[in-house]
Amino acid sequence: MTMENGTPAEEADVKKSIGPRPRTPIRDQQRLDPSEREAIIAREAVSFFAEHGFEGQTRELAKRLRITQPLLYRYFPSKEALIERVYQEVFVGRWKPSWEKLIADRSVPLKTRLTQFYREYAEVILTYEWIRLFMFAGLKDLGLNARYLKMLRERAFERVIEEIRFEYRRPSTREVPTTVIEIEMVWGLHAAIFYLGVRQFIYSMPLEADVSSIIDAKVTTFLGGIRSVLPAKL
Amino acid sequence: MTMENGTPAEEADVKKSIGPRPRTPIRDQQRLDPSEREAIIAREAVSFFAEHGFEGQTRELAKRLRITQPLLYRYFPSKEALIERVYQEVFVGRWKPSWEKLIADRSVPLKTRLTQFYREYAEVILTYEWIRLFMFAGLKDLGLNARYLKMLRERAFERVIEEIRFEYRRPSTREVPTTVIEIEMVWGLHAAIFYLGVRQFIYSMPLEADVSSIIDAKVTTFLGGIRSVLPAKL
DNA sequence: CTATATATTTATCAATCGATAAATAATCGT
DNA sequence: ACGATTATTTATCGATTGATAAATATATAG
Repeated sequence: MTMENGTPAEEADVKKSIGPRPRTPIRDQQRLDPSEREAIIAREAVSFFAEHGFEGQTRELAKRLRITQPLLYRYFPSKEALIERVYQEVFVGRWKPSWEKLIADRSVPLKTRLTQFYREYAEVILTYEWIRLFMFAGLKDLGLNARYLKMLRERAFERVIEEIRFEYRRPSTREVPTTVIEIEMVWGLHAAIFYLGVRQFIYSMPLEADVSSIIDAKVTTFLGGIRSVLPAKL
Repeated sequence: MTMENGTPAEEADVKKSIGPRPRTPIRDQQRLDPSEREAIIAREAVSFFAEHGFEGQTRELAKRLRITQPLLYRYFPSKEALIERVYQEVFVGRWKPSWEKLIADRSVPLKTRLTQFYREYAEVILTYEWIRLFMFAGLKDLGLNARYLKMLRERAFERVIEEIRFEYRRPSTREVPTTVIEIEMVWGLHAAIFYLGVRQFIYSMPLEADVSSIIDAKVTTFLGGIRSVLPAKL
């Protein structure tokens, strides 16, 4: 399996007679545009490190890319830089700024907004790559996860609480800052969603129900629960 | 850092004059009983692999033990065997058979039993070592976690459901097997507890409340929720 | 006190890993 | 068609890693 070239000696000399500009690459695409090659490497690195962790070997990654290992270093100065790129690709690149507007769009009923947000968010993070990379990162160094969760709180969760406050005619978080119990309940909901991914992609325990239904139920329970811990009306 | 002997040249010749049988080891204890040495190695390995993951190097582990690296191989034939011992120590050794009796002890009110079980269980698994080792194991190979969760379901969770059925006068699980929705709710409670550990020991996010209070609240919510999904009375 | 047993260390191997430099080959402009 | 550019490969280095064998030191028996 590891020795295999993987290229059946079949298509090597089929089309080689004339040169009718065979734009479609017959064999492995060679000599790609640097930007294209870099993108391919980054994409495969996401998949690779999600599977093997950051201790995965550059040689094995190169093999999956059908390139040689030193070529990686033409596009990324070090393995660490490649990993940093993976972080960017997954944890930054997959965040949708539209979520921040969605949560605060008061032309839409609150529960609809939250359900939609958590559904879309779940669709992004409940993937093999996202969940495992996040866990690998957390076990390796503390910085990245803390940074991400801080961002998540600031961009999404604080807004969620602000909107719930508004819905139930409570003081804004600018007047009465988010309380511990409020943010704890938001973390709890996030935890429930995140754990769906851990079950699937770390424990290999398939989910019994579809994610959307689970999210809907969790959001409903959440809204019922957090209402009773909001600060008093003005 | 790697060249350092680590032993400040300070205590080397302090006590060496006469030999009044210094039973208390002055320097590092040397030449321990094999059983004692093995236990010490296993204990430190738990802590070490929990911190660094299973890719942690045997030389670094040996340094923490103040022994040389080849000595590890006198007590464990391979690194893999040492890791297997760590598994046994933590995931098997810390399981308390008394829990199985506790859950089924009908001389005690159900809620009391469940609260006590989940409190004790949480006390065991919500440690730096348990949580991180379980996560490292899950990311590495799928076998161990699946085995553990299967054991958890058989020895504890099936009993929990059986007792809840009995409490509310529903058919036994021997007559009406555990339903998907029932076991899902039990997993959900377990997930909530487990995530407390992930937050603390993987994300370094301290908990805002004490674990016991959280457990009590979760168990109460759980009992209220699962009641409505039990199979109908006979 | 001496000899035997063995816990521990020293020395070292072979494989692996990230990384670099030089050689090669494919593409493009002229 | 040809030379220049550069994407890619080949070859290799130095450090690290799990593991083994031989040497050493410590405890115990007789």
